Amino acid sequence: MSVEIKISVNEGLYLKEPQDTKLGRKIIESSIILFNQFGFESFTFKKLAKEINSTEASVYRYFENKHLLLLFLINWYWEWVGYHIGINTMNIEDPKVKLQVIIHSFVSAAKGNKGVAYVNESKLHHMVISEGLKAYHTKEVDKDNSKGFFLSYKSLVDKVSEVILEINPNFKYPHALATNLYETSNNHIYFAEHLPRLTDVSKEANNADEVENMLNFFTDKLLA
Amino acid sequence: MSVEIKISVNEGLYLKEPQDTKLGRKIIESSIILFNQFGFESFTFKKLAKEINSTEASVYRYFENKHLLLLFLINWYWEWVGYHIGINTMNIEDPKVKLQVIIHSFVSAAKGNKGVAYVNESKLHHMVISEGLKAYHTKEVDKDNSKGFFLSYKSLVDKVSEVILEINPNFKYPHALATNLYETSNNHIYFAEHLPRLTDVSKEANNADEVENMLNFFTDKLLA
DNA sequence: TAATAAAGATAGTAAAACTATCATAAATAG
DNA sequence: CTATTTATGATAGTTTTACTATCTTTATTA
Repeated sequence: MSVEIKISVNEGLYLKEPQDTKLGRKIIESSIILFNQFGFESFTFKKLAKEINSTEASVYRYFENKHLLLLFLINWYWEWVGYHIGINTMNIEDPKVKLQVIIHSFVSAAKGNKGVAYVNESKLHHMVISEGLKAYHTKEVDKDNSKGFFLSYKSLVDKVSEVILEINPNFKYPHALATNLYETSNNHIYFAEHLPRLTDVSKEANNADEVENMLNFFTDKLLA
Repeated sequence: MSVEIKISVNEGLYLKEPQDTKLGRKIIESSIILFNQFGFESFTFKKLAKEINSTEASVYRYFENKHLLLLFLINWYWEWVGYHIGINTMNIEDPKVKLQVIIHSFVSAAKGNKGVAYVNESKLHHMVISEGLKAYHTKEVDKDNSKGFFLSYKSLVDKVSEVILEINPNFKYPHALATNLYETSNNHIYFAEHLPRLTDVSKEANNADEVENMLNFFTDKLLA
């Protein structure tokens, strides 16, 4: 017996639900790989179509453009992280431990959590780390926001901020800290790999662990 | 009597020093405006050329492409902020006060500091807030890094981390905290404007002041 | 088996991101 | 103050991207 999970994202992000068809799932699977390989700027639907032995026109039947495809993938990631945080904190009483679990999820949710066949969560996280910011640093941010394309991020931040307030009900910046934990986590994994002088996390071995330690240290101090 | 300051940036960023010619200065001045107006993705050399009553070919004589133009502008910003931090902390003894000055510079360096005629520092900061990340979240980051295109950012972070260590010599993450002050500052000014649910900083009036208060609160706690 | 939906094949367009060449204007060196 | 170099303008052309359109073929499902 196996439990199939399906992550739902805002319907406005796609023209046709890609998770429901074979081609759609191939688009998801390969776009994660190609966003990693080429970066957002040099990623094209033509390259993607070639990779999946399909055509540009077919890809356009699922997503209006690569910006919406990126938004789809990052929303999927936000939903997926939120889902795992929910499961992994479910039976924990101590909010401090809950926050540790959350930080662990931000840093390496991809490890030790089963996902779906067509998403390599580890590669998706890697993609989110390097390209994710480009989903909300655009001229369309307000329009996209009004369509609800960032609700998954906000709801993730809300969940985390509630745990923060459980630890310290007087803390003045629960949302900002929650957002920071997510952003800082991704940033420093990226910096450790590409711009190590911008961080104290070493490039060696498990920089994810070091980022986790750092964020735990920060939150301990801030919420004391 | 006036003192002319000239900010120098890495020579590899341009084909011809734009600060030394009339057209070059117009390119700088107008590209800041157009990056703000169109965002990095929709900014083109054609639009820029039209704005300055010149031609695409002429713009290409100064910058190889818009990525390098963006890198030029953000390097100019890093150098300029670093320069002002140097001046404004020069006669301060207390490292805690120094860090407050640094945070103030990150949040609103553009206010109260005279600059050069062809750079609207306030608009440049606004551009850095929304587009700056795209200068180092690219597939070329390692190549660019090896050419020294991020040295100004690193040296800024180094300066700040020294002040952090003056406050608390045992602090384990001086570089990461320095980087975070810069990134968090920009992020939350952006979030307050576009995605307010991701922060606790209100959209109203002086969100810069609120970001400043938040960062001061964070550093106080972390370095105590 | 017919109808419908999904995907493939192909073609075409407008704009972006350049490169190249030649002419003209401006600065400066002798 | 002319000659020469340098900077800029004008124009044209190429390749790639980001689509849109249409028509055919292949799967599904009723």
